[in-house]
Amino acid sequence: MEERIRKAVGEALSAAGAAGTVFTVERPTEAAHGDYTTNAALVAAKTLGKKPHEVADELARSLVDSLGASVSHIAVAGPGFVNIMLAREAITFAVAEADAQGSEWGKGTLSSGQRVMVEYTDPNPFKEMHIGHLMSNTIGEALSRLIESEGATIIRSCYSGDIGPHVAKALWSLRKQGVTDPVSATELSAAYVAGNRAYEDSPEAKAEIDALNTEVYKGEDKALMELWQKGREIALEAFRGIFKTLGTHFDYYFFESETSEPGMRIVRDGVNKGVFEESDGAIIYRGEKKGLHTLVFITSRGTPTYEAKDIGLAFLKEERVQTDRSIIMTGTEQVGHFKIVLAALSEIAPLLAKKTSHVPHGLLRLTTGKMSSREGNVITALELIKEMIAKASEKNSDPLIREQVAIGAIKYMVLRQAPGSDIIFDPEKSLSLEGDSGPYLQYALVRAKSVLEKATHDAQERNSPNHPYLLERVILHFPEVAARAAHELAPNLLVNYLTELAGEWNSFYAAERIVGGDYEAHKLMLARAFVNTMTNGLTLLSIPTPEKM
RNA sequence: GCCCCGAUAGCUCAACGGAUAGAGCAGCGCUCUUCUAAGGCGUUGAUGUUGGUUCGAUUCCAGCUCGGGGCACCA
Repeated sequence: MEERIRKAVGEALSAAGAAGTVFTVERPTEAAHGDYTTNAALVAAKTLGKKPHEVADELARSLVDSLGASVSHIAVAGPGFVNIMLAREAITFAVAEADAQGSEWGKGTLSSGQRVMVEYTDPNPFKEMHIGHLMSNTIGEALSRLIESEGATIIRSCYSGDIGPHVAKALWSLRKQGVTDPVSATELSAAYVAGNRAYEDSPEAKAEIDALNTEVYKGEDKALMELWQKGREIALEAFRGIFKTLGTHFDYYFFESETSEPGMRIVRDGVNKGVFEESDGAIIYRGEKKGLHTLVFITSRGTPTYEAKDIGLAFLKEERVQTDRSIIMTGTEQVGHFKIVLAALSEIAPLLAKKTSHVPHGLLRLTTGKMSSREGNVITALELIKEMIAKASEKNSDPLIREQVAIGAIKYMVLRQAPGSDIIFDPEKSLSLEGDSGPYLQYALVRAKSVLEKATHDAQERNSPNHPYLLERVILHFPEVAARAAHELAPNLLVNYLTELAGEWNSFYAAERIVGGDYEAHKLMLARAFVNTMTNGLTLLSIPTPEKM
């Protein structure tokens, strides 16, 4: 419908001599202003040299003709908005579509045929997977699903730092304790914390750990590599368990241990081409030539930094799977890093750099103080999930539902805000089960499903009320919202919409008798349309959809 | 010091340059003999500061104040 209106407005403007005007067609903030509104007259008035109201009046007349029976009323309002009220039949038709299309309802074609790689979560073995990773995973999974729903094939990938100083610290500490068979991820991360403390407190330990780091890169010490392998596998197994709980399945796993070699090779190659240069024994990229700053790619000890590994990773991804577009999600603190890496990459492989983009997400910041995995005072992903399950248990005894509610509450909290902004996380208050929250959406859905279960007999009355319910007029916008959220990489747009939708359903539910009430068949269709919209919307966000609560 | 990001109600967040700046939490008052009260209805309360651009600015631009992040061998 939005497309139809956009087209009609565009044609009317062309006819009036204002082709190429950039205008919006959107849902008005106030339902009283109609189902769609356009600012086209306001914008075009200037180029046409007429008063906004004159242009608006002409546009309104033109739209009455071109939109015909879909529209019940078109009005000029305010400074010159043209407000469009849909006809009862058009609204009923949209709701019927929402009902009939089932899980297809809301899908679009914005990214049809594209192959898009999305890299997210990126936890590091030998460290804890903490709530920051939870945030990356939640946003990354939602974006993946949103783009997927617009017709793209998504290749989910996860990149882990299984080599480097943090690993050396953990291995050093394990060796000191004489551990040859680590058993748990917790044990590994404790070793990392201990190793890190020693690294900072003792110069001898620092020297040993640096040497150990180089040794792991060489990979010649058999016993050491065996310990590394074992630890790595335990950590990854733990990650896979959490991914499953969160509803993510990665198609590709990449590791720093495999990006180091190609990264170093490509960077060294780049020295000959004049992209990189040597300085104090290190190999660096002079970002100043592009308004950035200098960064070390290969250290003077001959080990690659994160930067060189990211260059290697870009090539490795390209080698393993063909894509049209490649998205890397990390925290905002890395925007500078990626600007430089992508600048360097554009000098080596312009096409690869062009299709790669860095999408930063905000950080989870605790109200209770700094969180640092070096200090070991992080809230781990598992702890948070467990805590939320405990909270959900006060209201429900079913273990499956408890987990669905807990995961829903966490994901909602992360997704409700603009993805680039930090979350001020108060463990006491942020994870609410009431008000604007994951469970609020889930609860509305569950109540609608429950109503439909009660409707066992065939409804007799087939009429629909002349005046459409607000709920119907919200439902019909779902495909537009999903498309916009995908296009803008902004899941929060969908979250806001679903929250409003749930509220509208709850009001409808409180005010109207559905089973056995007036217009029963129409209301039941509306309930099914709501269930489809909410189910599909929550699924796009990877928020679980419980059957009962 | 340089660069990037942010500042909206007591708190946590919305508002693609548009109409009376929306929610939730917290507070107050109602509401379960009625399809699930994790709900519904009502109510109090806000654009850091100084200018500029515009018919119109929370939104764009500049200065200031305050906060967060980054700035050569961590990731």
